[in-house]
Amino acid sequence: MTDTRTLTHVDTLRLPVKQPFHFRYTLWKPSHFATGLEQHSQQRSWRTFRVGELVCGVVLSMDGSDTVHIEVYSDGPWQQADRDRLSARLIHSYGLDEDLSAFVALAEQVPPMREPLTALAGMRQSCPENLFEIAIISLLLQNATVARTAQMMTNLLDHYGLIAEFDGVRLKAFFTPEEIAGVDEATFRERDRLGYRAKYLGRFAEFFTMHDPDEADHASKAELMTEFQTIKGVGPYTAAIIAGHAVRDPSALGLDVWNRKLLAKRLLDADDAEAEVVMTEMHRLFPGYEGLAGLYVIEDAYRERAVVELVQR
DNA sequence: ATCCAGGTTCACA
DNA sequence: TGTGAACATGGA
Repeated sequence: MTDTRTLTHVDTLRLPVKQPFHFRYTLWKPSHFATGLEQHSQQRSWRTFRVGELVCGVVLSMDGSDTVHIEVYSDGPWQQADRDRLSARLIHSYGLDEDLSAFVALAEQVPPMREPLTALAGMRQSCPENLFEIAIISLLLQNATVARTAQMMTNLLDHYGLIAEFDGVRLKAFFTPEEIAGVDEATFRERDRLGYRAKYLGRFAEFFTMHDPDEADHASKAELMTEFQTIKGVGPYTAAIIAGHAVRDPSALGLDVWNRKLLAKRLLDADDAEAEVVMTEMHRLFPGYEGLAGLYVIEDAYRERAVVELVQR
């Protein structure tokens, strides 16, 4: 059924990180739902990536306190260009070279942030997904429970993605825009149970076939948000997820009913509040870092009860 | 059964 | 510019 690739060891990378760096909470987010694309233990993380034509599997761990050690597995010939591309992707995905000090200085002034800042010190945004992949995930999150989002995600990955085996783990890997370009709306609807979202997936594939999803360089963040929202199915929320996660704009915050309630509780001492009220408060407290601040609040809320627990090993 | 999920589009004031 | 319905599906 699903294409299974056995990956072989092709490289070892050592990437420096800017301090402070919290390895565990950067690569593994307690609030993230299960996708099968990654796995984490206390000391190690496994994850798949599509790098050009290749399927990659990586095993990440810390080498001392300021170097991330990465064993790389692949299903084909590995060239210097692939090494460079994967290195850049990893540094970007986990913000290894980012400086958090300005955000921390700001957040330290906000009492409800004290606990998250202490518990998660050195945590960065994580987004191993590229623009296309994160766009799909946020599309599936729209107006659906997480259980249903996970179900749709499973369907898509099982039907169009593949399985990668490496270092004793078996993980799913994403499909590329080209790989779903020929799938019609009815198939997404009936076979993958996407409901009304079925009509948007083709638009996404089309857009990212024209715009390389690994290319996150754009003139301005505002321009990018506007450009993404020209894709049918991408509204303010999805565009903000893309900007905040894949483009790593620390000010981008996509409010949904889930984080809106969480932020209202933590920052306004209310069970819920109008989106505009929450957003205004985020702007007031964390100008320029609304999204990153939201991330700290959310992950802290899930710290004691992670959606996907760590595995042994 | 009815409501509503980690929203967006489209029609119509 | 601003509101309200419709959109698929499945669990509570």
